[in-house]
Amino acid sequence: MVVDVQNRDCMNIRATQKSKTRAELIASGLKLSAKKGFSALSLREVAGDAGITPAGFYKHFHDMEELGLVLLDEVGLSLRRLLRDAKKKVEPGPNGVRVSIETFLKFVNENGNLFRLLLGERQGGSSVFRKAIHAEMDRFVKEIAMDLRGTHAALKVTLRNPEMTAEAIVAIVFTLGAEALDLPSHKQAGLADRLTEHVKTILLGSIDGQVQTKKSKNQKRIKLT
Amino acid sequence: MVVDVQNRDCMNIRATQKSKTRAELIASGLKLSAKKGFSALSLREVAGDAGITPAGFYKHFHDMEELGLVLLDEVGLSLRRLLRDAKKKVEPGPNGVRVSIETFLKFVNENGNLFRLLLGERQGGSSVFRKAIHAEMDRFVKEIAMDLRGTHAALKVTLRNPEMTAEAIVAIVFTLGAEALDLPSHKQAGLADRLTEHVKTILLGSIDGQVQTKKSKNQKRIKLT
DNA sequence: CAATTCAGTATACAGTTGTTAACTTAATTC
DNA sequence: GAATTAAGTTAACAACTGTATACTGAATTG
Repeated sequence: MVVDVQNRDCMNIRATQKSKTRAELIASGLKLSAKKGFSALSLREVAGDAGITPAGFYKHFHDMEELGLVLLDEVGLSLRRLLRDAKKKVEPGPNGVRVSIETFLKFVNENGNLFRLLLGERQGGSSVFRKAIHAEMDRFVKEIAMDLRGTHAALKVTLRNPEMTAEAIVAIVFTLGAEALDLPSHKQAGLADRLTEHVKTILLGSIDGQVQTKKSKNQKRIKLT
Repeated sequence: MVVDVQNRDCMNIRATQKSKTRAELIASGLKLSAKKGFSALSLREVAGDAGITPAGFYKHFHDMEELGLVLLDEVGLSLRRLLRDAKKKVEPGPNGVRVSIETFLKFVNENGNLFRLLLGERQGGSSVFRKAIHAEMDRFVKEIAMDLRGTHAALKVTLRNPEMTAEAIVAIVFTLGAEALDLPSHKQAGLADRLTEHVKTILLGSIDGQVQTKKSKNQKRIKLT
């Protein structure tokens, strides 16, 4: 489900087995980090959960930090998958935001552990770790910004600053998404509503003011400075 | 600077000394948790840094978790102080958002450790911990919501849903505030600009549509569903 | 089929961890 | 001023940590 372990013909028995236990290490790291946070996680714990001895860990990763970075790669991969799925689903109907939010929340629930890792270690881990996370989230923001440009151009609406709009959307979506992790599943519908409303509000405020008269626009500007 | 240690006349020598080392424990906990994250912090480390032996720790706190909750109280206190300060400063000028943001960023820099604790342990710690953090942030959001109601009523503008507006603002402000922690101080001015723009956008999108004509409003609604 | 490679094991090491118990020693109480 | 209280110390414990070394045994190689 999370990691590909292909036994391609180009892989001999040993390599297959190795990548299998490697995958197990990754899965264990992910599982355990979700419960206590990755930074408070020991090499022995991970090795033990994966079914190998502590020393065996070193045959796969030089460090716990190295494992952590691999986990983050996994996160990035999933995020990109998420965007791809969302784009597929969003095409038909007119209510794009709602569908996107639902796709996102489904992702959060299915990949809860990855999501926890991303958010939990944003300030926690080493600086290498933090930089990696920021890079991952930056990529995510930029991709959304590009999508926003496209989508809203098609709707004959221009966003004042798509990059910032994307940044704001990601901020609120991830913040509330984090809350969703601790929520009983029957309360998630309400959260989807709230989240959808939030994103709509941000989009509304981000539209370049060509609908409004110049006068009313100026009025607003003064009020909000 | 962080914790009050009063030697009031009602306090005898013993009690004074005790609350002094207690304050030192709190300060150490805060300092160290900023660097490695609170959840990856040992009792001995804190005790050592505070200048007492591990066993002495128990005379003050039953647990590391108990210390953590006390630290969170500290965070809440500071947040309320922040709001009070912001309210004082925001009165005179017409550009309320900008001033508020600057006050906030100043707070983040001065109370970086508290801020890190709040954000870093949002997903990391025990569930007791997480609940405490959520409660603290909820209070913050609600207070801002109340302020928004007041301020914007004075400006003859109604927000569609002040509570949600506050939630969105807090999300973006805290998200970017977290980035500010790792930023060299000369780059913070730019961040203040960006943050101000974000908040204005959210406010703009949150205004109940009485400025626009009914027609243009409907147009927008359709586009954004 | 013999030699080699290497994923994983066994074991041991020196540190660190939380926690307990018995203690010191100064401030408080009566 | 003697008795008591209690903040902090000393010392010890079992459990856990990361890491190094030598090893096993099956898969690979030639």
